[in-house]
Amino acid sequence: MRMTRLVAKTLREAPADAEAVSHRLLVRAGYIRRISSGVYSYLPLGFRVLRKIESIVREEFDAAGAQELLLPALQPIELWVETGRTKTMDDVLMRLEVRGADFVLGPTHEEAVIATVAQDIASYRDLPATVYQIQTKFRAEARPRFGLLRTREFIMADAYSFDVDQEGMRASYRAIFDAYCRAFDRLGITYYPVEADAGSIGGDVNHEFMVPAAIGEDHFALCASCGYKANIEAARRAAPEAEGSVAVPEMTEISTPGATTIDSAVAMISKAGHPMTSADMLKTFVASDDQGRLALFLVPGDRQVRLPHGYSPLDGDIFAEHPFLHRGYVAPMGMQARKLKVFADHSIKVPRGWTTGANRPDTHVMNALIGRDFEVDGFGDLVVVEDGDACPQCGEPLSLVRSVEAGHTFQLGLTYPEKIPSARFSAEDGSEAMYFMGCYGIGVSRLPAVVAEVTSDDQGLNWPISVAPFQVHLVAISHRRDPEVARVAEELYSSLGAAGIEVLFDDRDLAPGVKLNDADLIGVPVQLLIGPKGIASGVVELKRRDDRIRREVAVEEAQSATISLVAELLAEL
RNA sequence: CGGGGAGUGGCGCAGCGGCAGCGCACCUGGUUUGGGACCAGGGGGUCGGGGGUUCAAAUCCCCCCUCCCCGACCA
Repeated sequence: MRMTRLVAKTLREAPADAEAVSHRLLVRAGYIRRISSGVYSYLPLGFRVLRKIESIVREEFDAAGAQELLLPALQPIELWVETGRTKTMDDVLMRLEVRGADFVLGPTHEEAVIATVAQDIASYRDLPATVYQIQTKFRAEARPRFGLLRTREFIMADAYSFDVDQEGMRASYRAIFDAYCRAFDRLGITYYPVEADAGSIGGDVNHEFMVPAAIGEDHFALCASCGYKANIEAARRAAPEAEGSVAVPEMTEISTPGATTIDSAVAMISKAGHPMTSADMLKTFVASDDQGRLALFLVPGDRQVRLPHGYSPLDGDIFAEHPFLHRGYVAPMGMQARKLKVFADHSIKVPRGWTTGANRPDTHVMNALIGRDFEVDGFGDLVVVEDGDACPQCGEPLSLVRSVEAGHTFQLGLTYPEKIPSARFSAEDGSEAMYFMGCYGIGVSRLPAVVAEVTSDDQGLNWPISVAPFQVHLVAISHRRDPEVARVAEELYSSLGAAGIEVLFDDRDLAPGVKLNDADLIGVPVQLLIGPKGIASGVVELKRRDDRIRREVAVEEAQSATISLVAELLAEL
């Protein structure tokens, strides 16, 4: 590709609204253009990167035995009503009405894939089967940000597996999981498959593929010692040892007018002559399940609550319906009599006196003891893990890693077939059965930004050769004035092209500094510089973008040296 | 959805009652040519939209829209 023909212009300045490094660089280097909030076009350079990523994913999915198909982006809303996801995914669904009929623009395709294969997967003989697509998806993202990292329209490679039983599902899951690992390996970036929370998609076992990056909006817990990895939503910590019994004085009340937060209660009680910290408080969190049943969750006052699946925090209005719940002064004492279940984090087992609410306004109690002053119906992992918590597997300290979610794999099981009557097959014994599903997604259009985030430097982009828009950036310096430079450059351009190398040829009539800076900005992994200085002594310069070191090569050897450098980079991945 | 901020040429910005400007980019001619050159000339803007105040509005007032940041939310 000749840059005089390339539809792209490099910008000296990024748009003021571009925050993320990847966003700024992709715009400045001429890869993408913003059309609306969270909506981007791919210029030829950006599209080539996208295609490379798609190809890698396609090859690995194909190798895992999955079959590519294409599902509609435009879906009748009935499909979504059937699974109840018009409600559970209401906040992200893009709906539209066309001639009186209601549609959604698909944010994901579980419903659509089942509707599609219903008649084609009808017998145990048709199973197992895995299909996938590379498709544009839509989400009414509340706040698009960071360029390609969080958008309203995005491209995803999503796969769906169907199996006769759970064991089969596990095997299909493993096959796609392995395909994911191979695909991420080929992208040349560091990633971690971590245990994750299922979120609104439902299902059981699942993993997120996390790429550590400064811009990441997610965190996962990592144990450097044993390798335990889990998303912050799913991470657990080792429960502290529960010691034997200790003598705890009788529970006493203390007046705390207006102290409805942990911090204000701690301050007020300390000031009243009982020095304490938030770790001495028992935080009592009220939540309701999807049927509106209330439950209490107890965690130490210095920790954030991690509610189990299906529970959501009680909002203010609902609080008002339960006069025995005094906001800021809720405590577990006597709650079983109110028909509320009380769940506690493992750390609450430790016998000690807690300071907590008194279930009366403006009053706290001190020395509340588990088993004496309040009862717990069940223990669980109810706190959000923090840096330094003990690993649940080996006890060594965990660290939290900031990262971007680049892929997600789910074992859905029967979640969808249970809601969709057509999701059935005839089993070997002639009975009707539901198939076990898995679903898998890779954020294809997010990946150029993820790769850019972790590979770029202060000079610009720096692509791994597997996803770079071109393999070689041929820069001709002063070729309009030096016919010999022009001749050598043209010759190399065609001979490298003939050898199957993808070459971007900077044949623009610009100052050398501009062209060299642009080459670094655009980030093609191999640069081949042809200039009058070198040509005068029969050499050209070969440069790796990642180390920016130039190596002189005789003109006659330029082609073979370039080809072997490309091969070397390909082999490094 | 709550809080804050911004909309002036493709991008970055100045102007804040009196002729719409600057840098980059773009076009023409010339000079220049190894890490973001120079000279001369040129094209391009209903100043986000609507209404109002005023002799006069990019500028003041009201309404709306869009965008960005923080938070909430997050297949």
